[in-house]
Amino acid sequence: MPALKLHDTLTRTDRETTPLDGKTLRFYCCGPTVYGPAHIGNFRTFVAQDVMRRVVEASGTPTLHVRNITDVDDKTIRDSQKAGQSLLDFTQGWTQKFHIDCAALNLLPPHIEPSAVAHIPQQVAMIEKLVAGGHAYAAADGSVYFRVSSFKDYGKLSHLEDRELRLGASEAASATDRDEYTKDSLTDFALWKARKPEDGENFWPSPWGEGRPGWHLECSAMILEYLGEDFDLHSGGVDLIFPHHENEIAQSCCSTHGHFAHHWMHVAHLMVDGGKMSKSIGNLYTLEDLAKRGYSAVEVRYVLISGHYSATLNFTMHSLDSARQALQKLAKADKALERGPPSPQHSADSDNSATGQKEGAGLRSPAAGSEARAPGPFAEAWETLLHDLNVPGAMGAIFGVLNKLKLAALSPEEATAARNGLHFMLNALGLTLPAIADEAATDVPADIQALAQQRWDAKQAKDWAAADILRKQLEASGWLIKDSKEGFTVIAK
RNA sequence: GGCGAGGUAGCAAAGUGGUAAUGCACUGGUCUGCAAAACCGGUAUGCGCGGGUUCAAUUCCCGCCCUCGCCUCCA
Repeated sequence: MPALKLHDTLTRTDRETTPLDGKTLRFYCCGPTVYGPAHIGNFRTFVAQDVMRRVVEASGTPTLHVRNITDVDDKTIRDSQKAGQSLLDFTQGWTQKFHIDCAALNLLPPHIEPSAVAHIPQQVAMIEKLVAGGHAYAAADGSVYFRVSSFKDYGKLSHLEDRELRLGASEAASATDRDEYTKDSLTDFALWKARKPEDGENFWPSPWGEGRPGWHLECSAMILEYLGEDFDLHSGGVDLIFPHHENEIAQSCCSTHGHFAHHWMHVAHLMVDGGKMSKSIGNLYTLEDLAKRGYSAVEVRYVLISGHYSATLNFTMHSLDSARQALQKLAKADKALERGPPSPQHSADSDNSATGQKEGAGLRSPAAGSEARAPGPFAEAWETLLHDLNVPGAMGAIFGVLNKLKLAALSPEEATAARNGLHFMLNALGLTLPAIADEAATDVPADIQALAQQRWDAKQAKDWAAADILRKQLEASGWLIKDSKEGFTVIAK
C-alpha cells in the first residue's frame, strides 16, 4: 500500500512518511502537562496524531509512538502545593485522568510514555554536553541557559529571523522577569532553573546546584533516550512551533550529531464558538463537561476530526449534534450491511462477533474481523486520507459511497466486502459506532408506558382522534411513539 | 511590524484550470389513518472584493478587505 503523505512544517511541502530504518515509523508527540484535566483543544492534537498513527499502521507500516508526560513545571508545582499533595501524587492523579479520557476517545496508547521527572539524569547529561560544547552557560544564580547565537539554524522551523526574535509582544513583559538580568541575550532560554523558595521540595541536584530542568529540555532528552539522534517525525500543536520545537532542535542538534526530527507535523488550534480556547481565558470544555451535557467521547472525537488538522476548527454544541446524527447514519449503514455468514467456514467468526456486539452494550468495534484489511469500495476515501490526512474529504467519500450503494440490494458477498471496507476506514479514523438510537433501551416510566398502550389500543380501534391526543400528551411529556406493524416503541424525545 | 492559517450554501466542511463532495438542518415525493423510520429527490448560475492571464478560474497571478493564531515556556 502507498505511504501516507504528510505536510512537513520545516520544508513546507507534503512528504511521504517513509521510515528511516525501512521498517518502523518512529515518532514523538509532545504530551500534556498534567496539572488538571485536558480540554478538547488539547485532545484535538492528540486525536489528529492518533489518526496519523492509525493511517500509517493501516497502510502496513508499524509505528513506535512516544509521547511524554510533563510532570514538573511552574504550574504542576504551584497547583500541587495548592492541593496539598506531593508533586508526584498530584501529577499521577492527573495522568490517570488523562489516560481515562484518552481511552474514552479511542486513542491508541503510545508505546512509550516517559515522564520528565523520571528522566532528570538524562536531561542533566544533555546540559553538560551543551555546556562543554559552548552552547550553554551557567548564570550566577545557578541557572543554565542555552546560547541561541551558538546555533546558526535557530529559527529555521518557525521562519523567524534573529531580529524578529527580539521584537514581539513579550518584549515589554519580559523586562521585569528576573531571568532578564542573568541571561546574556534576551533570546536565550533556560535549560536548568535554579532552585527557588517557591519550588518547595521540588528540586534536584546538578553540577550547577539544586534546581529543576527547563521545559524544552525534557523532550530533547527523552527523544534521545527512546528514539535516538535521528527519528522520523515529531508532532505537536501549532503553538509549539515557537519556541518549544525550535528550542528542542537547538538543544538536540547541538548536543548530538544527528538531525533530530526528519518531519514535522503541527496541528492547528480548536476554537470554541468562534473564539480562542485556552486555559487562561477559561472557555474550555473537558470530556466531563460534555458528558454532563449528554455527549459521548466518540461524538467528541468525530467533531475533532471533522476539519482538516492543519486548519483551525470551530467547535460548537451544534457540531456535536451533527456528529451524533452522522454517527447514527454510519451505524445504520453498518447494520444494513450486516448479513448472515457468507459461507459455512466463516460461521464461527460471525458468531463471535455477534456475541461481542451484544456484550459491548452499544459500542461495536469495527475492524475486529480479520478481513477488514482493505478499503474495498471505499478506496477513494482511503486515498483521500493518505493525502495529508484529509479526514473531512475521506468522510465525504465514505458517505458518498454509502449513498450510492443500494445497501439492501447487495448480495451477501458484496455486503461483507462493503462492511469490511467500512470497518477498515472507521478503524483508520478511530471511530467506533454507537448503538442505533432505536435499539438503545431506555427505561420508560410505567405511566408513560400505560399511556402509550392506551394510544395503541385506540389506534387498533381506529379511533384516530383519541390516538392523536394521546400521542400529543406523550410528546408533551417528552416521549415519542414510533409505530410498526407489530407494535409500538416509546423513546425519549 | 514579522511569520502562519483561513474567508465556499442556514450551520459545518472538502475540492478542482472546464464549470461546486459530504454531514447537519430545511424541503418535495413514496410509504403510513397521521407520524416516525426507510427509500427516492430538491436546495450555492455560486466559491470575501476588484482587476489580470486563459478558449475556460472558485481553482493561477496582482492588489485590497476581513477573521483567527503565533512572536519565550498555551495542544
